[in-house]
Amino acid sequence: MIRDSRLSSVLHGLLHMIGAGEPVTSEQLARAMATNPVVVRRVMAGLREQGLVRSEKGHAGGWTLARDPTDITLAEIYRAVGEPTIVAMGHRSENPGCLVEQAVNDALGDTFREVEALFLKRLGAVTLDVLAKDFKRRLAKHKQSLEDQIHAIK
Amino acid sequence: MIRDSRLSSVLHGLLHMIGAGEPVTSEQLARAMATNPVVVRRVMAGLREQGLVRSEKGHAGGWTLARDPTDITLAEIYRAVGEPTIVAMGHRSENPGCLVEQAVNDALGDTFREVEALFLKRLGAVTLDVLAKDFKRRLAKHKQSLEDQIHAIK
DNA sequence: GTATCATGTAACTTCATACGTTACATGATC
DNA sequence: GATCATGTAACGTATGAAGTTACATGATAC
Repeated sequence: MIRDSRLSSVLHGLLHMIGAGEPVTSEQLARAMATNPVVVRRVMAGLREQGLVRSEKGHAGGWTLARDPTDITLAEIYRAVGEPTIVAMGHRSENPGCLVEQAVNDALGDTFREVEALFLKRLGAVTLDVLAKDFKRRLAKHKQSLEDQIHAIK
Repeated sequence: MIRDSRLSSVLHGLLHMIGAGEPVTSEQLARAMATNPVVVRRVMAGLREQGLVRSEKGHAGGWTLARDPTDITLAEIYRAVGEPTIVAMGHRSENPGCLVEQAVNDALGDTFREVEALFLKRLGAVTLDVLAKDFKRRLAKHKQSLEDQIHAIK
């Protein structure tokens, strides 16, 4: 099954925007995400409609975060990218007259709903800010590791 | 996103087999599931390899359950149909050098894994037998409802 | 023993949809 | 008005489940 990477993709872009401190162009985001500027605009358009980001045209234009990262949950971003399908499985038929199919759909449907609820709950518990801080930790660690290597050479 | 319906599909087939008490042909299963006999054989082949069902050729041939329904969990069936993708979302890249991508992948990856674990846990807690009993309850209720309608007419 | 019935399987088509790409319009800034 | 950026339509590409056709294999009935 092909997996939808819009959420992953847009989070990547948003973290880059937080790090930049100035408008980031679709071109720059596309390079960072190894994709196409049009794809970036397409997915960012959803975030703009929800008021999560702003876009400016012309010189020094590009994308900026419109709200405080401590206030944006991943759940909100998930909704803004169009609520992609969470569970990759489904029923054969949604309106079955067959009682066997009803029994199957009910049993699986309950599980699907539970799983989706857990997914949304977890996303709702994480803010963009948390991801940004995690990134900074990684960056600091990476820097330290490089410095250690330099010392080892001296 | 198109959803994989093999698990739903095969459960439907298995319940029909339990109800039948004699070998059920791919043709019959296909009719019940509104699909094609070849599709039925394809998905049932996985169950046969895991020893969950048997197939017989020739006259009075077809598919039969090979084990006690009280002993077969939905998790086992899920594995037998080839462990279809559970979460419909994924990362852009699995081996990122980019630290931003690592932070995103870790955060989302944890959630994905949690969700998958819950899914398997729920499937592991339900046996085929439970579904079959649920179906019988529905059948009895349906029958009662029809009888009530007959009485109302009299 | 052969006609029939059923599975086994390869090869192909179909379909949905995320993603990629091209092209051009619109608007902002220098 | 030249340039830079977004906005968007239109079309192409790739993937994988599902559907379909065709034929081989094996078991049973007669």
